[in-house]
Amino acid sequence: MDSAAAREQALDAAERLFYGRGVKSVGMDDVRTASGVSLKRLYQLFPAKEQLVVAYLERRDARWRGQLAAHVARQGEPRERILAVFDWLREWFAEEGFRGCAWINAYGELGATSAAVADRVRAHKQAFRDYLGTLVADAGLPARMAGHLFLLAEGAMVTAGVTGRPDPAGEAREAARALLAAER
Amino acid sequence: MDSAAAREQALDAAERLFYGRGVKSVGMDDVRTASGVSLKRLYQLFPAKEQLVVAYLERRDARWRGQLAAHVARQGEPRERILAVFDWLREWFAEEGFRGCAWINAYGELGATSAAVADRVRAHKQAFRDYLGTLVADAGLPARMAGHLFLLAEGAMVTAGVTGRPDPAGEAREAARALLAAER
DNA sequence: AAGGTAGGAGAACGAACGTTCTCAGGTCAA
DNA sequence: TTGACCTGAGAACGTTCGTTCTCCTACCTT
Repeated sequence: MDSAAAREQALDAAERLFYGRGVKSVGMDDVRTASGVSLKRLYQLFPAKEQLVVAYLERRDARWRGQLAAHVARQGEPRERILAVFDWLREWFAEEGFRGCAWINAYGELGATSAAVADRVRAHKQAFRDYLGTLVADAGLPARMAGHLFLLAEGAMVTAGVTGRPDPAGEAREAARALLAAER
Repeated sequence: MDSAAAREQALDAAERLFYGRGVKSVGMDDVRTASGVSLKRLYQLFPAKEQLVVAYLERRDARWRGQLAAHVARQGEPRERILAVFDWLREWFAEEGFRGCAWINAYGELGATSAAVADRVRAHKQAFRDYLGTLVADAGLPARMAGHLFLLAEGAMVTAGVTGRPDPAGEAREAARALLAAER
């Protein structure tokens, strides 16, 4: 197995474990066992656990935003594209094993002690917010709408995570629709 | 020092430390040192760390909701009372040492491993949501508004916590006002 | 074939931490 | 006074975990 494959396998296992149980509850040994990548290799690829955590957040960020954008792109109307964000959230919330937003959870766990993790969380949230900004601009809506939609989405993620139910996505969609309607 | 005083002192220190650095980064020994309550006494009052965490969340919940309700009660108009929730959030976000919502953070840290903590978080969020429900009902607004306002507030808490800025309270207030206006 | 290098398995190390124990002193009842 | 009990200070214990080290095997080069 070459380095690139080992890296992917390690990240696959790390993501599954970190997301499912929280970062601090997962030891490097758990990652070794789940991935089949030896400790030696693990520490070659990621010289410290923190770097594995950062890599996990970065890879997940790219995939998360890619999937969201792909889903949204299937809608033609600018306002429909905005509402599609919330439809995608509902699909995500309903996934088997959904346990809330990985970045919000990581921030609660490590934000106070790891600057690198806190930075990754902020970067992810900023990127999501900027993305909403482009959707809002494409719809010819005032820029402030992006912030409002962002807060609804974040609230839905937190609430779905804590309650374990996907309903908040529908509520957020409803609220978003009301906000859009008010701008017409 | 009697038991009740020791309990308060322990909880004061625990709250300061847990909230400021996260629960897992704080040892029982740190609580002992910061509170001046001996380990023996600490374990008499709270037979395990988890119970100290639960007690911290419960006491903070009572105070948090009490302060919010007191602030809101100063407003006479039902719709003003709803907006006052977001004004209070802004004050909270701007406080020295604000580090996000204690319950969201605790959930990210312990939700996956401690059922007792997860329960306290759900109870707190449910109580807050119910409270918004009473404000919405008093204003003669449709019940679904409570869910929308709740999501805005949760989104603001998360975002203020991650960014360290109080602005999300203002954005959420703006969005709430737009939602209220749409119902007139 | 010989020797060198990389990798895997897992033991080992050192620190942190939750929890319990020891010991010395103080208090109060009889 | 005596003795039972409580308390505080902090040592001690057992576990977990991040990280490093040891040892052995397999493969590549010459």
